[in-house]
Amino acid sequence: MPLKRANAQEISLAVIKTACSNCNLQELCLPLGLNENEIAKLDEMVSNRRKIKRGDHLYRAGEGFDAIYAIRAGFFKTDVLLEDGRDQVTGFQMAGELLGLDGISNEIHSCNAVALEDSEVCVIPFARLEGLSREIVTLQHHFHKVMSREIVRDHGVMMLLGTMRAEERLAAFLLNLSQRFTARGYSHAEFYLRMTREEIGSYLGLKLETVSRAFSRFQEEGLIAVQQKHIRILDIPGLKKLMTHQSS
Amino acid sequence: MPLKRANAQEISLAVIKTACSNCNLQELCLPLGLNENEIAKLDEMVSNRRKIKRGDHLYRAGEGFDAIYAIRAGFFKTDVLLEDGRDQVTGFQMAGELLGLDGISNEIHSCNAVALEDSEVCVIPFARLEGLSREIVTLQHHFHKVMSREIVRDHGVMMLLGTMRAEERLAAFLLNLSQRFTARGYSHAEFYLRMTREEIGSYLGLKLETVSRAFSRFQEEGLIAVQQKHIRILDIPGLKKLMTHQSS
DNA sequence: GGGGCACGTTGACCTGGATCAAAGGCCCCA
DNA sequence: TGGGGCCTTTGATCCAGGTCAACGTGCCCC
Repeated sequence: MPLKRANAQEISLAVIKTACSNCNLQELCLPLGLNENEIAKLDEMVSNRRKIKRGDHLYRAGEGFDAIYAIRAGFFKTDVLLEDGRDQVTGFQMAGELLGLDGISNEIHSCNAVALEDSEVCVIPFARLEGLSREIVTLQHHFHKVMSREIVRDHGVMMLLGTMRAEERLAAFLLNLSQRFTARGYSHAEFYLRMTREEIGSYLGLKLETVSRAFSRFQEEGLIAVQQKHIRILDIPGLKKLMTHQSS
Repeated sequence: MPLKRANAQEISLAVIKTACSNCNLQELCLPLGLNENEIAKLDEMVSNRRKIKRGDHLYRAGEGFDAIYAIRAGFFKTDVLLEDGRDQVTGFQMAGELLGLDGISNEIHSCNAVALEDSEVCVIPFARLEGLSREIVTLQHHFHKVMSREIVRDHGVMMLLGTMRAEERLAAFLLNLSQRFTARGYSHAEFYLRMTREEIGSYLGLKLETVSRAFSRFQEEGLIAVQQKHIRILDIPGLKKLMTHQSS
């Protein structure tokens, strides 16, 4: 039965490819700090993957929650919708980051997660993650750190929205992206934005025109080079200065 | 040794008073959903209390983290400081709520927690909480829910800061306070603000003058009665309508 | 019980970013 | 290869909330 064998082989190849033990995001993702033995247990739990096409939802606000997701490849945004139609992007997530933590509180997702490019996630059934983190102390602790880090990140965004002016917000945004790309081994100075000006604006509490103008101003001042979604950061210290020093 | 006996008795009384098993905040706090046996284990862990005077810090940004705190009585604010001196209130916390979750991520507190009135907290050594939540599934799950709820709350604040106008923000703030007081058995319509206009403004991303003007407007419109820190809410539906309907 | 000080209110004016409008540029698909 | 739709840029104008200033008010401490 050559057909059957071929199938079996394909599947096992897929599983190997998915395994945390083989994943180059280990250091950014859940397995951080685990030993081989422990990662093997994770592998079992995370055997399931999902591909999400650009523009598609990974989950929607209101849907039942039973798993969190680790981004294996791609780029997402999360957003919250108010009854009156207003919405706000609450974050942009890239490879190695977790999605869905908002759903734990009520067993219902409280925001939408949308792929901004063709993406792939590892499905982590939450009940099994809790089970495993009762066994593996390191995993438990690391998971708590990840949740806490999300809280700290949110405080940073609140700071940004509450106290910074438009150009400071955009500078903070660019520096944050740059730093996260660096951590993933990409250039810290040159990247493609996966999101529109409007989505950036929504995240930063600004209108798209304001975002566009700020990009232009940064370009005039030699801080960055922009061409549509392609960004080259020319003067990181300059952006940092603008971000902090511009206070009254 | 009558003196010694008296002391011993005082201490044991204090311990009994502190115990989760005797605390009327059970339903709001960590013990939620635990059985008697499990709560007894919590009691052991939470044996330590701290009193914080109005104006004093429970912890400061930069300090080492090794415990979270459950508010037993009183009222707190948390705030984040930027290098350039700007700061932002990230939340107001009342009885039954947890403080310090931000410290888990780096084992360092990332914000300040300040008592806005004389307060008392239960000290929950974090390592022991992790230990106990490996034993008690319900506790583990509930703790995860609490962290997740904090993330969802933060998204709500981001929404508020990113998309709402001044009066909408203040209405949302008042309704939120009212709802939390209600959950604690207090009047949902009448309460004392523990924070200044400036602190409210900082939390809502507004200047204190704007907060003051919004209060005055609400009063003119018959939505609330304000006298300094004493607030009486007269028209909850009116506030809700203002909050959602005022969109463009 | 009175003086000082922090907090709160209100008014007048200013400005950063929103809004409205119009005109490219890019990409996808036929 | 051309057309249509979406994204982006840029300009002109407007306004919510910031800023500056002055005056009230209540409370705490001496």
